[in-house]
Amino acid sequence: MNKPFVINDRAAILLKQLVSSYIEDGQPVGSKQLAQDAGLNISAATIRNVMCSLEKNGLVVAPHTSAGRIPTEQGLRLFVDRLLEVQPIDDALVSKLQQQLDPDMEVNELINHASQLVSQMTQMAGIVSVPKQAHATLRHIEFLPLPDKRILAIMVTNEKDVQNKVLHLQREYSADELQHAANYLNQQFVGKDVQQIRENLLTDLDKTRQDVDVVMKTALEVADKAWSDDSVSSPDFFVQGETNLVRYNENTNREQLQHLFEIFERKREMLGLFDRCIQSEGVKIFIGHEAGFEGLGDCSVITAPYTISGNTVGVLGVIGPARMNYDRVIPVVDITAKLLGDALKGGSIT
Amino acid sequence: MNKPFVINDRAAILLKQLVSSYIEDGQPVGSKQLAQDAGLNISAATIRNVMCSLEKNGLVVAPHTSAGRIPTEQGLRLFVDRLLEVQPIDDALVSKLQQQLDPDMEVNELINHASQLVSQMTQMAGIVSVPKQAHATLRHIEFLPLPDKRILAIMVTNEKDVQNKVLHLQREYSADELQHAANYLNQQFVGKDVQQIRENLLTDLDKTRQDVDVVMKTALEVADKAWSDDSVSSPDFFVQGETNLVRYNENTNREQLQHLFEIFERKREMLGLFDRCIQSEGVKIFIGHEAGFEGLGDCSVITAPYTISGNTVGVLGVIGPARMNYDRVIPVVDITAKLLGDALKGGSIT
DNA sequence: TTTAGCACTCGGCCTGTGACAGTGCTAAAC
DNA sequence: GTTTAGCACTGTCACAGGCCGAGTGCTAAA
Repeated sequence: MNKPFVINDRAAILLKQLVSSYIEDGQPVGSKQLAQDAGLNISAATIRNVMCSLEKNGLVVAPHTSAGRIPTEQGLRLFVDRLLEVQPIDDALVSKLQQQLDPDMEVNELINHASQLVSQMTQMAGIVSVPKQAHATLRHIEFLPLPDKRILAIMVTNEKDVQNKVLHLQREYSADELQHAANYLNQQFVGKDVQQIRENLLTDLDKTRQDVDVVMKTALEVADKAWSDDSVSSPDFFVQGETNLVRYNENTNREQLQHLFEIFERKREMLGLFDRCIQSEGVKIFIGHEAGFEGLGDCSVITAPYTISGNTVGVLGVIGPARMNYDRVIPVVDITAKLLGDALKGGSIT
Repeated sequence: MNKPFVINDRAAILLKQLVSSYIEDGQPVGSKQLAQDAGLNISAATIRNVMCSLEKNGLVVAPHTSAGRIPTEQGLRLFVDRLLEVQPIDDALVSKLQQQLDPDMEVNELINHASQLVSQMTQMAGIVSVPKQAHATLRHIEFLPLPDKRILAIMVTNEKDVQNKVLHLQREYSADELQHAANYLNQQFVGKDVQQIRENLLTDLDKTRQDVDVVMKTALEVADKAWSDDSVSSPDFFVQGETNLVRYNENTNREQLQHLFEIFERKREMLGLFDRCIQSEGVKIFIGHEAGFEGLGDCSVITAPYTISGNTVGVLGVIGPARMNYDRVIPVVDITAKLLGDALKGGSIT
C-alpha cells in the first residue's frame, strides 16, 4: 500500500485537474468535463481509461456507477505532495499582517489575534497553541497585600508576559515585609530562567529551614506558591472561527457537524496532533483521517510551528474541509506562523 | 394588539400544557394528545374549540391545516409572564457553582468561566459582558523599562484586575526615573477613582507645563498614555458554547445557522440589547424578534444583570431556541449572575 | 355547554417514470 | 499498441400520482 505509485505525466496532469475541479465546486468530475479542462486534446474515452487505472491505484473513487470521480485521501495526499504549486504570497498582505500582529500586545492577546487572522483569511477555523514558557526568564516580581491573609503576586517574564495570581498565605504580611521579599527575589533571580528559579527555591526552602531572616523566608514561601503547578495552566489553545465550518460540507448533516464541534470543545484530543507538529519543521498537512481522530472525516488540518529566536514554542494551524484551496492556505499558514514568532520575539531580549 | 388578553382558566391550563409539550419535543400538538395530557376530563372536540379561540387571539398557530398547534411568540410571552412556575434552584448546585467561581481568579478569567458554566448547564450559548470599570479605584502602578524607548506599565485596580500595556515614549527613561514616577503616582492617587485620576492628570499636565521637575513630568506623561482610550478596549463579551446551538432547530437549514453565527461574530449588534438589560433589575426574557435583530428568528435570549455591591456592572445571559426550558434556564441565569457578582466583589475592598 | 360524528385538508411516504450524466466495454481507426 | 467512437447499462434526481393518517372545522345531538 505504501509503495510510491508510478504515475505517468498524463495521469498526473489529469489528477491535478480533477482535484482542482473538485476543490472548486465539490462535485464529482466526469470524463467529459475533464477532457475540456485539461487541455490535452484527448477524448473523454481515453480519460475514462486513465481514470480506471487511477481508481485501481486508489487515488480516485466514483461515489456511484454513473457519477464522476472524486479524489480519495491518498489522491489528495499525492496531489499536495507532488502536484501542488503553492501560490507566492502577496507582499502587501504580508505587511498588512505584520501590522495586525503588533509586538506590543500581550502574549495571549497576540495568540488570539493570530488565530483570528488566520481564520479570517482562510475562512476556516484557526487554532494556535499557546507558546511554551520553557525558557522564560524572570524580569520582575512584586507582591501586594490583600485583606484576609491574601496577597496579589505579579510576575513579569520575558519583558512582556505579565502573570498575576492571588495567593492565600498562613498569616498576614505587611506591605513592608512583602516589599522586602520582592526586593530579595528581584536581586537574586532577575534574568534567570523561571524553571531553574523554581528548582533553586525548592532546595533553598529546605536548606534554610532553621536559620533564616523573615524576609527571605517570606520571599521563598510566597514565590514557591506563585510558581506552583497551575499558574501556567492557562488554556492550551486559542480557537477562532470554528463557525466558519458550517458553510462547507453542504452534504454534511447536523450530527456530523455537531460531532465536529464536540471535538473542538474537548481540546485535549488535539494536543497529540499538535505535539507531533511542534517537533518537525515547516508546514505539515494532515488529510482526513491522517489527523488521527475520527469525526474529522472530510477535514484537513494544516499546521506550522512558530519559533522565537530559533526555538519552536508553539504551533499555528487551520482546520477546514479536505477540499480546501491548499495552494492558497498553505502559504497563509506558513507566513502567519513566521510573523507570529517575530511579533512574540519583538518585545523580549533574546 | 397590546391589550391584555382575557384568557379563562381552562384555556390557560391548555395553553400551558401545549407550550410544555411543544418545548419538550418541538412538534405541533394535536387536540387528542392535549386531551390526554391536560388531565381535564374534556374531549378533544372541546379542546379544538378552545384552540380556535386561542388562535384567533394570536397565541397559537397551526403550521398547516392538518397539523396540531404550536405557540406563537405572543403565546410564549404569555406563558412565561403568567403561567410559568420556575423550578426552585438546587442548593447543591448553588454551592457547586460557587466553588467554580473562585473569587481569586482574574476578572477576565472569571467572566469567561461564568459564560462557560452557564452554557454547560443550559446546553445553549452563554454570553457575559465584561464589567464596566467605571468605579475602579487605583491600587498600584508600576513602570518597567524596555529597550527602544518603550516601557511596560502595570496597573492594579480594585485589588484584582491587573492591566498591563507597552508604551512607546519620546526618549529613554532610566529605571530610577520610572521608579520615582511610579512612586509619585502611587502616593498621589492610590485609592482614587481611575476616571477621576485621568481627568486630574489632564489638567495637571497643562498647569505645570513650564516648571516641573522631571519626575512629575514623566509620571504624568506616562500615566496619561497608559490610560488613553484603548487601554480599556478589551473584548466586550465572552461567548461560550455557541456550537451548542447546532443541536437544536433540527428543521433549521445551514443558511439560517450560518446567519446566526454571523450575528455572534459581529458582537456589536448585541450591545444594544445588553445595554437595555443593564438598566433594569432582574431576569429579562426576549422571545424571538423581541430581541430586536433579525436572524434570531426562533431564538430566545434570557439575561440577568450582575452587580458588585449593589452597582450593576454587567449582564450575563444565554441564547437558545425559543422552545427552551424556561423554568429550568431562568433560575440558572439568575443565580449565576448573582454568584458572578459575588465572586467579582470577593477580592475587592468595597 | 359539551360531545360525537363526519367530511375535508394537507403533509409524509411510497412508487413509478423519464431525463440525464457518466460509466465500461467492444470494435474500429490511427 | 494506443486512441477513439459507439452503445448498452446503471445509478441519481426530479416530478407526478396515489394512499394513509393525523388533525381540523363544522354540525347536530345530548
